[in-house]
Parts: sequence; structure tokens; C-alpha cells
Amino acid sequence: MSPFLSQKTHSKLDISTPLIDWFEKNRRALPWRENRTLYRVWISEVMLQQTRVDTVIPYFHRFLNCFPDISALAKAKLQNVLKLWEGLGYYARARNLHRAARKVKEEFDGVIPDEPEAFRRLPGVGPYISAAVMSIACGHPIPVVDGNVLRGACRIFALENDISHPNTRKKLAELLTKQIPHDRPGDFNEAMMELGATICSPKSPDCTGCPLAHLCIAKRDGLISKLPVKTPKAPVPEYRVVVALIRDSVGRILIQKRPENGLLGGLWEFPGGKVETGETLPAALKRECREELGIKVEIGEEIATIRHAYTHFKIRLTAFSCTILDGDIRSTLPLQWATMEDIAALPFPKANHKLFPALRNE
DNA sequence: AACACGGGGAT
DNA sequence: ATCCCAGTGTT
Repeated sequence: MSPFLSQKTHSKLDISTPLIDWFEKNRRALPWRENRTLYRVWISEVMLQQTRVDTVIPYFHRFLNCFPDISALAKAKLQNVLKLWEGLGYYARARNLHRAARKVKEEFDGVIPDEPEAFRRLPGVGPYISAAVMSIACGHPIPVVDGNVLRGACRIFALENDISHPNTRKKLAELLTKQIPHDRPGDFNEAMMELGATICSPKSPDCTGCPLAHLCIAKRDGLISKLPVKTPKAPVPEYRVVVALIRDSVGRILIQKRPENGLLGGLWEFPGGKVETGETLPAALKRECREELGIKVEIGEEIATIRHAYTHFKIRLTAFSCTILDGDIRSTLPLQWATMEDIAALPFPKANHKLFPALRNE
């Protein structure tokens, strides 16, 4: 039997009243809940994608301080936007936000659209951002379905659908559309997410503090630990990576800018690359310097090795100090001889930041 | 539908 | 170590 066959039962069950009552008494004081504007809500929701509240708070303050409104963001250079995003991850969010600000300026007369159809067409605005921003900032009755809502709702309604399956999100949106109160859609959405973040956690939810425990079907049936259903992820591979620390005559270090799109797009890094199977670290670095920079290098001292984990793989990265033996540096990517001050002013990935301490006593 | 895309906190 | 996240864009 489909878990959705009992939807009639679900629609009778009113979760919004106890949920919103609880939220009014327990809502956290967060920066983006003060001085609510469409812009501030939008920025906060983009930062909050795949990212925890505590991580976002300092970034939100810095970002709003530097770019207080959509016009300031549209005028900014992408590099400066990326610098403020440095360390937050998923840098396409920053690139899309910047593009979106310019689109608002050119196509919407500088006014952020407050209708879902128009807002949804901006770069980086998908189903979640659209629902969250349009409900919280503009009062549109559109339910959000994020990880927290999926988890909470699967438990409350005892839905056994796999939350990894895209259709589950769609079905749940239909179910929640019947629950969301039209007079307080934003509060309902925030309450659902806040419940998932603070009470209905993945591992050991605090059911004794849950405002919906009395009507939660998973709790009644002892299914809390079984829900939500999710297909397990494949284990991530680990790669060896080598990078070259190449100095010029005045001690500046060679850095290069990554392509504008793709992994860590638009950020700067030390030249290097992945070690192939069966290849030694020095051999790999010589190859990378030849391929990427067109130069022959001598591999010097090993400066540091760090580990870093991404979503789909892990790396063990080793930096070698290198000297140029032959050839003129040429690259399809932007290059720069950088001082430590330059390096501090440009956006770098976290893995490179882990090398910086070793750079000083090199 | 499947995959790429960061990083940090909780367990 | 492993899992989880206030998801979107591309293919």
C-alpha cells in the first residue's frame, strides 16, 4: 500500500496550530528575523542552503554590511562577492546571487520581484528558495520542502517514501499545501524547519519537547528510528593531490585562478593537480607543471600535507617548494605572482587555507 | 533521473 | 570515521 493512500487521514490532522503556537514561544532570535526585507530574507535563505545556522550568522553580518541592498550587490565585483563567501562552500550560490542581482537591476528596474513566477526565474532560485523567500517575505502560501521538513513530515505522517527520490518532495509539497495556513505561511514554514533543526533531529529526536508528539504517527507506531527512509550513499574515494609553491626573485608565490564554473569556480589556488595511479608525488607535480604552466621544474622540499573532505571525495594534499629549471610560464588560466597580502585579499578554497600556516616558515 | 557542487558540526 | 544538512543547475 502506498504511504500516500491514507492522505485523507493526513488532511484531517491539523499540525499548523500546535506547530505555530510552539514556534511563537520558541523561535530563535536570528539576524535575518530582524528588520525583515525581501533582500535580507533572500540572502539568508541562500546562505542557509546545506549550511547550518551557526555557520551562516557571521557570514550574513559581513555580507549585509558590505552589500546592504540589491543595488550594492549588483555593483560589486564578483571577486569581492566570492571573498565574502570564502569558506562557506557551494560557491555557485555566490556567483548566482551576483548574476541575479544584476538581472534584477536590468530586467526589474532594481526591484526584487515579489511574485513567485518572476522570482523563481532568477539564477540560483529553485523550489526551496522560491518557497521560503516568497512565503516568509511576501506572504505567499507555498510550503517549503527541505531536509528538515522531509524528515519531520515523514515522521509525523509516517510516510515510508524514500526521501532520496525526487518524487517524494513533490508529493510532500502537495500534502503540505493543504496544511499551510494562508494567513501565516511564513511562520508555518519557519516553524517546520525550526522543528527539524532543534527537536526532530536525525539521530535522537527530543520527542518529549515536541509540540506535535501527541499526533505524530511515527511516534505512536514506534517508527521514529526507521524514518525517514533514505538510500545509503556510496563511500567516497580519496585522491592524492600535489601543489607547487613557486617563488619569484622577490619571494612572491605563483597562484592561478580556477575556471569560473565548476568546482571552486573563480577561486584562486596554488598550481598542481591529482596524482595518477602508480605515479610518484614528484613525478605527478612535474607533469602538472608541464601541462598547466608549460615549465620544467625541480621538486624541492616537502612543505606540508593536509587532508580535506568534499561531498563526493576526499583529498590528501601535499605542497612542495619548486624551482623553475626551464621554460616560460604560460597558462590558459589567469596567473599572478602573489604576496601574502595579495593572498589574504583573494578568495581561496579551504584546502589551500590549511597550507597557509606552513607558508610563513617555509 | 543522476550527478556535481563545500564545509562544518553532531554523533 | 560517518552522517547530516534551511538545494540548484547541468546533462
